[in-house]
Amino acid sequence: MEQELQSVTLTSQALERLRQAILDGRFVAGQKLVERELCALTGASRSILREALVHLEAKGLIERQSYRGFTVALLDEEKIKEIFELRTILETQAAELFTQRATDEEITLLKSTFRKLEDCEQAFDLGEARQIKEHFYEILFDGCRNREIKNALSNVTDRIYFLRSQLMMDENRRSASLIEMKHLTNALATRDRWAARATSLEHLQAAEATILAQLATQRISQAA
Amino acid sequence: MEQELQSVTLTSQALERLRQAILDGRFVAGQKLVERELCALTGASRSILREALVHLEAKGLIERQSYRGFTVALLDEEKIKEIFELRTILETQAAELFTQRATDEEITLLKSTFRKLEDCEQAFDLGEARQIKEHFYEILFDGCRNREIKNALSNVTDRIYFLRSQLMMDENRRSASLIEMKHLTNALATRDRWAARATSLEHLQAAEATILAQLATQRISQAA
DNA sequence: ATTTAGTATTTTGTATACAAAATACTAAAT
DNA sequence: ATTTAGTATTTTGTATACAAAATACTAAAT
Repeated sequence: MEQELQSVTLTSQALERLRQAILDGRFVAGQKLVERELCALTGASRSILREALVHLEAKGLIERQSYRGFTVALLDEEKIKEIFELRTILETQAAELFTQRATDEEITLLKSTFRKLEDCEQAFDLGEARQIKEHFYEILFDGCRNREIKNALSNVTDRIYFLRSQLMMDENRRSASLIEMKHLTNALATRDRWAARATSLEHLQAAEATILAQLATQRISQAA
Repeated sequence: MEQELQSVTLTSQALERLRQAILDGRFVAGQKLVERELCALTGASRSILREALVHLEAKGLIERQSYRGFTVALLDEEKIKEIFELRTILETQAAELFTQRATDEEITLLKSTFRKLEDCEQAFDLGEARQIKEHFYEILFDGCRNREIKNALSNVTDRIYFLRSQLMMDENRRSASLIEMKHLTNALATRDRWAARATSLEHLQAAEATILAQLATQRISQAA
């Protein structure tokens, strides 16, 4: 009677793999996604692949032009500012909600996850650090007790996430980022509503400034 | 050389029609969407239809279970509260941004659109009133100068929009709603940042309360 | 050498066929 | 009469074939 194991379809697998490939920065921003090539790459048929492409288009991760196919979304300075404005609205609010709604267990978990992040950064284990950072934010967003906010935030972070792999953070920015997150963690752990908003905002503004600076540098080197 | 007229594909047409059908409340919440039936209804082939379905699923308007197809998303009280919490965050912010960024032309347009809305309400032209209300909000969201916020708001309003057609607003609520919007319009037109937030919040909370009350009534009548 | 017009190839859009799972149906067993 | 097991039908998942548009290529004209 029951069918607990929801059979994983090829479509859902292809979708997740394609999404991950884009987030990992395996395509250059603006790059054309040729269906035949993706089929060869993934072994999936066109119908499977197209469902994945249409899904990612609806989420805004890729773009589509009729009879010209899909391309990885290209972000200019204006778009990045818009995305960050939206992200800031949501993420500062998420931080505030966390202080009001997270369980004590979640706070403990958040603190221990941040300590792990510190260890990884000290050991220069950057790949691992990235994963832990994602986990940190997952705990934070779950603590809001609002899946809609979490989902909206995921959409918006996905769309700028792949920039990470294309522009490298330097040592200064990495240590500054860690300090900002330490302040955020403290504010969240003590359930300090306004400090949570403030530290979250600080971190977001610094991240945005870094990305915009990197983008300007890239543009100059491309023009040369 | 140029191909300005972007040829409208059958897929994009089917997507828009299906989306509109859902927003118009032509399917009951929770209803199964059988592909064959939709094909017969729209005259589209399955491949066309499926692209539209996958797109709408990615946007959260419909849901999917493997080998069991698509259903119109079913909203319980908790989900509605979550959606409204997100919408409130975005829409109050949008109102504030409008006061800072809208052009004088947009303010003039907003005011005249609100006057049209008043006329329709007085004439009991409800269908027309609904369209004008949508236009009012489009002007408001455009005035934010942030397409990301506008898009996120569209997604979130789409998901609760079809409730409108299933639960009828009574006369009291309609006139109260109009007064709230009058206050909002005044705040926006005078570029009063905090009043815009406050009146927007007031309107949203009243709308949420109405929907939740209606939902409770429906549940009782269904149980009987 | 560069442009241009025409043709060939590739790519996307669309329809359909087949496979696998879910559901509806039937008849036997209690 | 109700449950249960087995079978038929429907529905979704997946692969592929054909059509239409875009792109790449070729050769003629200036």
